[in-house]
Amino acid sequence: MKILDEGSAASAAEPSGAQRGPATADAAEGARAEGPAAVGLRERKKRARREALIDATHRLVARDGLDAVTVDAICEEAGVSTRTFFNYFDSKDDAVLGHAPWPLTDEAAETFATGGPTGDLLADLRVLVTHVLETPPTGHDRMRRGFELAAHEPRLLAKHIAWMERSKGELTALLTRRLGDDPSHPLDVVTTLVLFVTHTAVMRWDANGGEGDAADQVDAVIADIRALVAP
Amino acid sequence: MKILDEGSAASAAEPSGAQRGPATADAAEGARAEGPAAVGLRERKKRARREALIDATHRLVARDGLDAVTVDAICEEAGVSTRTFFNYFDSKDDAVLGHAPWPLTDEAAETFATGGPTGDLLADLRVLVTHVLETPPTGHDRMRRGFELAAHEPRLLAKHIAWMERSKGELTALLTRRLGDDPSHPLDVVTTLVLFVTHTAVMRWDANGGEGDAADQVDAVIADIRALVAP
DNA sequence: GCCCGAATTGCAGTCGGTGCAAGTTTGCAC
DNA sequence: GTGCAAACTTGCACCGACTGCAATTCGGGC
Repeated sequence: MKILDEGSAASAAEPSGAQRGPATADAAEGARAEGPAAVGLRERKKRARREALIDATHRLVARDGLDAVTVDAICEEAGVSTRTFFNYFDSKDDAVLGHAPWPLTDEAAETFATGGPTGDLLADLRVLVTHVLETPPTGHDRMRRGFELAAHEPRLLAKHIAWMERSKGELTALLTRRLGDDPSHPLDVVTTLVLFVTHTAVMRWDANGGEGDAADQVDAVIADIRALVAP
Repeated sequence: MKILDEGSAASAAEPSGAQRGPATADAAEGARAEGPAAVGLRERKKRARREALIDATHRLVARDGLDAVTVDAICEEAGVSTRTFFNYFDSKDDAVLGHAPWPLTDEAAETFATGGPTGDLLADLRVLVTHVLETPPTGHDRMRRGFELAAHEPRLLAKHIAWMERSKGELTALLTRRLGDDPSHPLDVVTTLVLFVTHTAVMRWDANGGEGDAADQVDAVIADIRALVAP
């Protein structure tokens, strides 16, 4: 986590100088400080490239708008071949959002599945969502800039929701382990509600200027739902 | 509404015989019965083509899967030019889902905006959602087949959610008129929750084999949310 | 230094989607 | 029914996203 935060602080703060030409040098430098002692050069370069691509995409999209930016342009900006771009992301949109498999395979997940930490379903879901929101795969600020841009591009919002939808399977598995076949909380409602709470929390966090943590909004959102739906 | 139901019953039940060649004749016939006495030929043809395209898409996608079906194939099946396809739909995906602007500009919307019918927010939302679910723009069965296919194609589900997201603006406008700036029910939560309830209700309805009306599920979903989120 | 596997790259090709400039068809008035 | 304007359809040329393949380069362990 710290790795990403540092990395992003270094290379993402502002477009630096490199407006033109290959930014390979910058990117490589951006990844100089790695966390877990011995991370191979290979791995560092990979991360650096990935972040360079995301940053390049953000820069161009912020300036020209999503549809006006071609993948070729992004690649030129980042100094890689078009083909390589698609080795990193499945689509142009994914690059804006920095989409990557979210690491839910934590002890947090395990704890939740086995009935912890409190034993109360809602409270534990809250913990789970909070935990997920606090450990993004790409670093807070890059994530935030992705959302910033997504807020103005409906298609991106859709992609993001679709991406969340995909993790529904994972969540369902977790819930099944925990709930067994307890019919009092149908899976479809629980999973979908979790997703929507998460989504709304992130959106509010972004709307508030990204201050603090997205997780801070979770409680407020739940409270609002409760108020609306109360008998 | 009855128009569409009749039309779909006639031409959509099964692929009939026309597996090959222009289905223009079939399509034209499918639209023979128009509701509001005098609907111009132009309008009838338009609807017929639209439905023919949706049906052709459904047929091919059901057989070969979304990605294996090209727009050209759909057009050949339906007997129109490729260019025409895109006069009717913005994308291949939209054709599967039969997406069209949803007519929310009813008295129902007006009633809701002005505080009716009951005066209780939740109850009135329920009425609104129910009303919307009972008057689909393309006919129940076509809608159902769209969902059927969407359930197996993640991308389609995403598109559908995105499409709902788009109507959020409309809903927000409605809510603003009704609520003014009542801070006790933040707009983002209300709109998102409405979408969520609608979506889940439709999914359940589909999972139950499409018996009855999607609206029937709305109450159950709300009850489940309440149970989950209760203090 | 040397070799293996991983990552990058160029290329050729498919498909989705759009703008434009003809045709055709429909609605309408006379 | 004739004629005209508006609405639709269609073919065509074109762009850009994305993929599979085969050649090449590059990092890491020996």
